[in-house]
Parts: sequence; C-alpha cells; structure tokens
Amino acid sequence: MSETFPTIPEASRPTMIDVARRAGVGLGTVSRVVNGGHGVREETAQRVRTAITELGFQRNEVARALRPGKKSSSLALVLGDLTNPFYATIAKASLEVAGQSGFAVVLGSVDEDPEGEKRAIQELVSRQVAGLMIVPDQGDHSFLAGAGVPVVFVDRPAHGIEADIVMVDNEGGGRLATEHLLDQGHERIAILLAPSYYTTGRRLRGYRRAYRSAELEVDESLVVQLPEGTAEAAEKATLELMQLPDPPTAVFASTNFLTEGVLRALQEVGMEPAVVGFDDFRLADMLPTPVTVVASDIAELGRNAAQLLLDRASGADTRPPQRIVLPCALIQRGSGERSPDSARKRKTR
Amino acid sequence: MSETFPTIPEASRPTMIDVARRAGVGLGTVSRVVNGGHGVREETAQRVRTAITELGFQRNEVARALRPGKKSSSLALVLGDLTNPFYATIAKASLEVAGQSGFAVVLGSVDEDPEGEKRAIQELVSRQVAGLMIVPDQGDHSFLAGAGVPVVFVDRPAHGIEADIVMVDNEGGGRLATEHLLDQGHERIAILLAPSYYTTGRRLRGYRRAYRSAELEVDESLVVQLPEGTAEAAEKATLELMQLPDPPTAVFASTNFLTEGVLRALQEVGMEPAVVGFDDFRLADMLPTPVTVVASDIAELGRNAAQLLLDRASGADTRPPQRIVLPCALIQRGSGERSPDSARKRKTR
DNA sequence: CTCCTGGACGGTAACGTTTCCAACGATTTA
DNA sequence: TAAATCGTTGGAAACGTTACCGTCCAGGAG
Repeated sequence: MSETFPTIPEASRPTMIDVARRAGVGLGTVSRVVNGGHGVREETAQRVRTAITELGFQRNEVARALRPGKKSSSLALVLGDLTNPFYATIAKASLEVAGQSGFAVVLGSVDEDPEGEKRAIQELVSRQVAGLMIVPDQGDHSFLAGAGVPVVFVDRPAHGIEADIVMVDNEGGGRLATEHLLDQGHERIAILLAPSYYTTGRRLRGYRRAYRSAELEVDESLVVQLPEGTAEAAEKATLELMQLPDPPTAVFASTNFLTEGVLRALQEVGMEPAVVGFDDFRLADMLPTPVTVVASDIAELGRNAAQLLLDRASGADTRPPQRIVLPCALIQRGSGERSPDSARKRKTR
Repeated sequence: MSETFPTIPEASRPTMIDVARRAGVGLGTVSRVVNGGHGVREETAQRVRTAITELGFQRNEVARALRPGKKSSSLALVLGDLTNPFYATIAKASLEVAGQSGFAVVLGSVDEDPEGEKRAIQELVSRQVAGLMIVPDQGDHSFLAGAGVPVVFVDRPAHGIEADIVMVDNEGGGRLATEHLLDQGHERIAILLAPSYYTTGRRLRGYRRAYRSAELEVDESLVVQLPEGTAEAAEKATLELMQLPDPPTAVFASTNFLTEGVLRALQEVGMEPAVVGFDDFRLADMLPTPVTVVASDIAELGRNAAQLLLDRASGADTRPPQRIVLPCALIQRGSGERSPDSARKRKTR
C-alpha cells in the first residue's frame, strides 16, 4: 500500500451559512447568537446552538477581523532574544493575561537591528493586530504614529511617539546596588554597561547619584561601556579591569548576562571583589558565592503591559499615556556583602 | 490644557483600490504587482510601485487570508512554560526560521491542563494559521485530524493523529547518562522522572537498557516518579533518597528543572553523589561542582520543526509523516565523574 | 489584408463575517 | 378599531484581497 501523505485534508470547515441553513434561521440570527445572543428568542438561540455543536462550527476569526473598525483578537509582542529569561518572563506573563481575555499573542521575529524591528512591526500591523507591545530597540519609532493601533512600550521608552510605557525603576535600582556597595566601604566600584540602551543610562545615573550622595568621586576608568550586551563581552572587560594596577573592589553588572560574564572572569582570575547584578536569575543562589542582585518583578512588567494594552484596545482606557514604574529590591545573597579588604586578596583555596 | 488621549487615530490605511486609483490602473494589476508582478509591463509596475510608496500602502494580511484555500502567513506554536529555557529555545529558533520566510508566529496561551491546550489550539485554528507546531500535553489529539492544517509535534508525539514529529533521542540520552555512571563504578543510580511525559518513559527505558547491558539489577526504589516536574519536587525527593539507609551513589535527573532541584537538595544535606542531568542549562559549568549533562541541540529542534511545517504548509513536502530524531551527547563537567567512594562520604569542608 | 495568438490589463465574483435596514407579527396605546 | 411600538428575524451590503474571465491591442502567420 503505497500511501502518500494526504495533501492537507481540505475539510472546509462549516460556516455560519451552514449553521443558519441547518437551524433553519437567517444568517444574521446566527451571528447574533455567536456574539452573545442579544435580541434572539431563547428557543431560536437554542436551535442555533444545537446546529453549531452538531456541525462543529467555529467562527472564522479572519473573516471577523476583516470588518471595518474591528481588529483581530490578537496582540503583538515584539522583543529581542527569547532565550534571555528576562524577555521570556515578559512573554509568558503577557501571554497569560492576553489569553484570559481570549486574545492570542503574535511574536514578530526580531533580528537585533533597528531596520529589522521596523519591518517586523509593520508586518504585525498588516495582520491587523489589536495592539502592539514593544520592547523597543534604539532609533526612531515615529513610524508607529500612523499605525492606528495602540502601542505599549515595555522596559524602555522609544523616541518619536508618545505612548504608554511600563518599566522598572532603573535609576533607583542602580542607586540601590551602588549604595549597598558603598555602605560596605567600597570606594572603587566598577560598573559594566550594555551598549546604549535606555536602561543602561538610567542605571548609570543611579550609580552616579549614589556616589555623589556619598561625596565620593567616580573613577571614570571603572565605568565600562561594553561593545555588546553579552556575557562574553562582560567577561573580557572584567578580566581587563582586574588586571589594573589598582583594580576595583566591587563590580556592579547592570544586566543578568553581564553578571554571568563577570562571575566567569572572576572565577578565572581567582579574585573575589564584591558583585551585585541587576535582575535576578535562576541559580543565582546556587553559585559558589551566591549572587546579590537588585531585582524587580519582571512578570508583573509583562502583566501590566498586556492589561494596559487590552484596555486601550477595547477603548476602556482613554487616559493620556501612562508611565508605570515598578520598584526594585535588593536581594542579599553574599557576593554583594564582601568587604573591600577581602576583595584585595587573592582567593585562598 | 485638558488633553485626552486620542481614541485610536483611525488612520484607515490605504487599500489596493487607493493605489489603483492613484496609479491609474486596475485593481487586478495592483494585486499582480504586489504578488511578484508577473504579467505586468515593467513601466506599469513601476507606476504602481511608486503609488504604493507614496501612499505607504501595506497589504492587509487579514483580507488576503480570507480567500479560500489561502491560509494566513502565520504559524502557531503551542507550548508550555516559556520560562523554561528548553521551551524558550524552541520558540526562538522557530521564530527565526518562520521569520525568514515572512511568517509570523502566534503563541497560544497554554495553561497546563489538556483541556486548556485543546481550547488554545482551536482558537489558533480559527485564526486560520498555516500550520501548527505543538509540544503536546498528554491526552488525545485526534481532534486535530479535521482541522485541515498541517501539524508538527515537537519534543514528543501525540496520540490519535499521525503527524510529523521532531524530537531528541531520549532513550539514547538516558542510556548514555546511565552508562557513563555505570562506567565509573556506580551501581546504585537513582533516576528522577517528571510525571508521565512521553520523554520520561523513553529516558527511563534507556536507563534500564544500560543496566541490562551491564548485567546489573535496577533497584526500583531508586526509580522515582515525581508528582510534578518542578525543581521543588525533585529537591524533596532527593532529600528522601539521600536519607535512605543505603543511599544512591549517583543521581540521574531527567530534566533541567529536576537537575536544579537535585543540586539544591545535595547542597542542603552536604552529600556528593555523582549527578548527571538531561538537557544542558545556563551556568551549569559555573556551579561549585560543574554539572555533567546529556544534551542535544534544542535550537535545532525548533528550526527543524518550523522548516518542516513551512514545507508542509506550502505543499512543497508531501512525504508521509516524518520522524526526525536528534542525537544527544554527553558533556562531562565534573559532577558526573565522581566515584562511588567519594559519594559515600559526607562532604568535608 | 485578415486571422490568430498571446501578452497586458480591467472588471467582478467570491471568501465568511458583522451590521444595518426592512419586514413581520404581536402587543400596547389612543 | 386603527395606529404606533416593540421584539425578532431575514436579507444584503461591505470589509480588502485574489482569481478568473474577458477585452484589447500588437505582432506574426497564412
């Protein structure tokens, strides 16, 4: 039996017309029943419902979204590397919230370049999504203004368009981390920054503020702007830092991936400056020295964004653009509580 | 100035009709140009293209997908917890592949219960996606047969429907891990299993095969079926295992989350049996004892699934259902190379 | 010179919904 | 008793695209 794979069993799913015929009613009546059934006699509605289950009818969402004004019941989510737990958490949380309202979430594929982001967004808009959640790349986003779709930015704002934004208190977090280290007596605190994200600047500002409050001078050679936001870049930079004649006694890694790179480098050179990371990560408490971090509720970030977008899309929320800022908290685990003295010695085995 | 937020600037994007009017051509001609432009004189096509850019026209994908036979240029991906790097990696990889072909990926919200999965899938089908990638839950999936959409299962097969499946060599991996431990002289190897996934059974089978080849008997009290696939469940079970009068000298954790739980428990009780995990995870090499794992290329899993689905959806691939199995490799890092002797002692500090 | 061929193009019918309007009967009001 | 109102219902237009079917013109063959 040379059985070939059936070329898509064109089952041609039943339509409302089929349902109407079967129930012996008009097309409009079926539509009314499907959409909550107001203005339909209960007896008629029952007949329609029976026909629906018998035929296994399911509304064609595409046809529905074609009607003018109607948008599809999908939200779009545009973000970077899903492999980064930070983004994955946002995705999961927004997915949950959207799902509860019967919305699906479309992920645009996002290469990291701004041009790719723009293309992805426009493709999503052409799919008539009801709203966009965007973790924006750098660059101008004014092209979104004419899209006719509500937009919520996540984690960082974008230029060229005024829209809702849900983010964490980057400056406060940066300050919190730095103050904590200063409190331990550290005066030479290095800060590692991923390239030119908005968040980066704010975290750095928090760092500087903490220094100023402590009436200390920032050594600019300890403010390291990385060429990339990867663990590898952070590892390399940390190695260089620790080979300075007067190396830092503490390191503030402004991103979870950067924290990883820092730890990797320190393990190599066998030195133990204090370390504080921005954003919590899995297994942080299981490492040889558990890692102190400033963290915020990332899932809450995603939930807030999705809920706000749903409200905008439904027209329930017509307030001016909102700016929701979530707090950061310090989680002490050990790495951030090392003293400057212990940092100056090589690790003893 | 009491400025209220504009209720969605109904910009009513230009349609093909607008383009046709502006270019002074017929509607059909515009459509032809937009779809590759065969059978259109270059001069005419140029005029149309000009009108398109001038108006900022973008094809309405929803209307396009409405045409009979046509499916939307979206794939659906149904999976569990995106927070699990395993799933996140699949999502990212399939997103990339789909994006290269101009396809978007719709994520259905997936609660963990089978009924929720079915609902999510049907919602996606009603959105006329061109194909479904599913990491299936347990339970019958025969309801997919009439969906009229190609389906590719990822990571594990489903009952009730014959479809493509892309997975890793679970049995081989289980065997690899177990043999490696047996080779070190371990004879009491515990295996921790997440509840009743298909993969679980195969990994266990590999474990048993390895034992049989070594002509050793499996102690069934070391085969632990967990009530949940969480780190917490694994932690609890490991604590119990290690309190047995004759505790295992090695532990095989059949999932990345389980591995985490095992390590957590061992850290608590200060014992050091050999540990091998299934699936690699971030920071595995940074832990106090770097963790040995059997791993496969998860991204490749996602890429394969997406590509296969795209080929099915386009009709380019009409072979009978395929079964793609990716190999597993052992990555030695230390935790899996501990001897039975060292395992029997308490950790010395 | 006429007929035929074929490429280029315009027009129109779908696709499956929602929404509006008209029609109908029954009930209430004058 | 006639008119007006209301709740139910059926029918048709419209959404923006694609696919098909003509028409038209140019050019080659007879």
